[in-house]
Amino acid sequence: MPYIAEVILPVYLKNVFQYAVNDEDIVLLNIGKRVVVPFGKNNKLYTAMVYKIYETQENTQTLKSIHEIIDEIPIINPIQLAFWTWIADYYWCSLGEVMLFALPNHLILHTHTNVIFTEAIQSLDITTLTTKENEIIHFLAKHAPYSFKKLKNEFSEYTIKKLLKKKIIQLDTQLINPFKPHLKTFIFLDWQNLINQFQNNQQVTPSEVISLAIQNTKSENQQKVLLYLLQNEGIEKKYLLHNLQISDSVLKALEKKKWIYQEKHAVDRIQLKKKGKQNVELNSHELEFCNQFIQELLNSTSWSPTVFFHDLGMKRIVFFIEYFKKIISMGKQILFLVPEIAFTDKFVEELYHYFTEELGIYHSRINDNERVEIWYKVFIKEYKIIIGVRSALFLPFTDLGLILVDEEQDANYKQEEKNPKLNIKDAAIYYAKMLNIPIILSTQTPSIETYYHTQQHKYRLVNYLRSPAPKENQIQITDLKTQISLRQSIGLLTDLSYKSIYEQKLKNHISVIFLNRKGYAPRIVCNTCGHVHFCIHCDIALTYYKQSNKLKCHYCGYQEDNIYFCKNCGSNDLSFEGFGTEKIEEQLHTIFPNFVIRRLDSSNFKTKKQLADFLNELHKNNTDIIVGTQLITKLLHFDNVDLIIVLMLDMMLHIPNFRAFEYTYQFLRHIIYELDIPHNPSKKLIIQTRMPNHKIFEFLMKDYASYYHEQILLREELRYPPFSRLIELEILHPKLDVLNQAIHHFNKLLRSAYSEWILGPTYPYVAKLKNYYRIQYLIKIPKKQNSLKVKEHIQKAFNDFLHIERGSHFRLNINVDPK
DNA sequence: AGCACGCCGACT
DNA sequence: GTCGGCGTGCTC
Repeated sequence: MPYIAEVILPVYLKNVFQYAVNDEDIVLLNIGKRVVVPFGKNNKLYTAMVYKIYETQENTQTLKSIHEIIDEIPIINPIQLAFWTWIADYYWCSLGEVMLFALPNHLILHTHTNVIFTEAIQSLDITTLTTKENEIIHFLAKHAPYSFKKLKNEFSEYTIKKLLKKKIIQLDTQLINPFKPHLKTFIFLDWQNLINQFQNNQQVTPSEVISLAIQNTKSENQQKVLLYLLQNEGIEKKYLLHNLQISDSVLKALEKKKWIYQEKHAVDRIQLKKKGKQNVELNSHELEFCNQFIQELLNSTSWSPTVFFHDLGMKRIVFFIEYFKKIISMGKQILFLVPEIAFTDKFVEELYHYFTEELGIYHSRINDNERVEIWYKVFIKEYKIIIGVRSALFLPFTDLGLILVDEEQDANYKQEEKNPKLNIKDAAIYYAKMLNIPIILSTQTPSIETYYHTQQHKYRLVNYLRSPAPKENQIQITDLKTQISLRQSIGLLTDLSYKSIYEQKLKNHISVIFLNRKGYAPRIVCNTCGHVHFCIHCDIALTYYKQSNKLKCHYCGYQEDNIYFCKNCGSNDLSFEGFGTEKIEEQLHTIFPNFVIRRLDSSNFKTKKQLADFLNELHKNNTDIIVGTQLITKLLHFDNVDLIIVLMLDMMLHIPNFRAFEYTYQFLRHIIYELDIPHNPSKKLIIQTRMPNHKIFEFLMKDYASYYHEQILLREELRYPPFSRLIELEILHPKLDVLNQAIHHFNKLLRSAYSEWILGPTYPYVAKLKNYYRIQYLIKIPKKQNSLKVKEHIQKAFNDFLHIERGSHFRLNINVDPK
């Protein structure tokens, strides 16, 4: 009986696709192997993942068949595939999208299509062709084989199609494996030939052979190389040339004589540098707790996530390392998830100190080739520990023994910018449960939901809170409102901030100023007609960046050159309204003319090296003030940073999100603990606000529990998570009026059931995004209800809606458990 | 989502 | 004969 393989294709489509399996392939085919399949009208070749294989009684002749099997052994195991399936179901996306996210780019082979002549070209009578057709033929005569894509750009597609139909030209599709091993050249002595040449009858030692060879050449450089190679055979060419200060031609000459040979080897691209000694150590009390903690975790029998709620700051890494050592000694692998690798240099240093070759790093700045190398090393268990961001969860661990999620409260774990819109923390918990392995959520400020689960005994809670409360004068709230009305404030800064910066200057310390907004100004307003300059794709003002003199959209990435005249009325009287870090930096220069002021945000630090250089320079040139965005948390461990000033906190508190309070509280607590304010009476945090009586400031001085108890009551009252599950739903259309008209139909269909849980329709703050207008719904599914049925209902409502609005460009976006 | 296909109008 | 635009329908 024939066999059918169901495969996952890297496309948006929800279903899996069936292909016929040839008799000779069936023995080689397994679930979890990559295959190449033809797909679509053109039979374009795609890399697909084998999902299921089964026998069938039906005729498979109507099916296309598998073109090629890529892998000799499966690169994904059945548990991982089951995990992919769960993600696709729960987060409402296609398996293909999960696959694209889970696999490194370079494991998905690409195709390249060239245009070539057919044999018909031999007997072609060019007079039968039109002038346009002849142009292409002449062009191809010179350039064939030529990229199909490029040809379509340079000539009309219509004419190319005609030539294809006449079978004068044809398409030639080739698979390209984008992975390129990193090759380096190494130099070896060619003993075989050397001995043949210089061994006269009696036995000679290697050094005698070389000295004979040296006598046989007049070139000093060649002699140097031979001597050097005797000691350092197999050295990398680059170093040989550098160390001996010679050129490539010397080696070429030696190679010609067959005294040496060169060989290319694939080498690791990833080379961590061994840094100095680690500087974090535990005291005896901490160590004792650590051992007890580990023992408890190892002894526990029933599976449940462990929440590690602590105030250890950077010291936590030593805790982790102790635990990791135990797990590794048991022969298992470890996944250490962090929200953002930029903030974890210290972790990597410490981990590398203990685990060196067993440690792998996986984050957004690792390039595609390196990803494949890491993938492979995890697979063969050469890497025992991976420290990485979101996508590291999909690495092919063969023997995972622990997942540790650091900073579990961090919202970065939820991905919303592309599918799958998953929360890696929640997915990691699910995955750990599937594998029945321990998972630890580490945090200095648990998220409300996580802490709730510990209170419900769904998660195990381990406390380690030893820090004293911060002193009253260490966290100072300064009222912008009264300061401004009394005209005491100096530009942006209140008196208190201003004086404090001077105090730091006298101590030769750096003041750090935080503002959560990049660029110079968030909008350009015309003073003549009031026109605000908007993004062409989104319904939002463009942000002005002074350094690059560009206008950028923070939502879609669109950018254009700065404008000097209003696009509406032509006036040149434009003002840059609002504040970004660039503008603050400029104003600080006026307020503190003799200070050294620097700016730190992601727009001026694209690479890791730039950031490292910046940090190194800080020590050298006596910086007085640094203004920056989130990146400033990098600076909090510095000895000469005692003061942080937070500007415009109110902005953060007022973002339209039910978690705004939680995020702001987390952020401030993060600063307090990273700066280690409780243990350092000289350190302080100043917060500028117009709402000095806001309850968030009270909570900062008290313990976590008081904050939690108030927040959880609010959540319950408003039926927000953890008392409900949220689904955010968006209907999109490129035309606003079409959307507005159609939404009534959709609304009726959607509200035909579960109406009391549905909020909306509402217009979001940014009405148009990436050329699509949006209307949103928020669905609050009560905790105990089955969300699957609600999802089915939504899908049905949308399908019925599409049927009514047949053929129009409506899109549905679903975001499960939004940020 | 892509993308090909087909129909149409416009231009030469 | 050539070319681009846009609506429609399909992908094993």
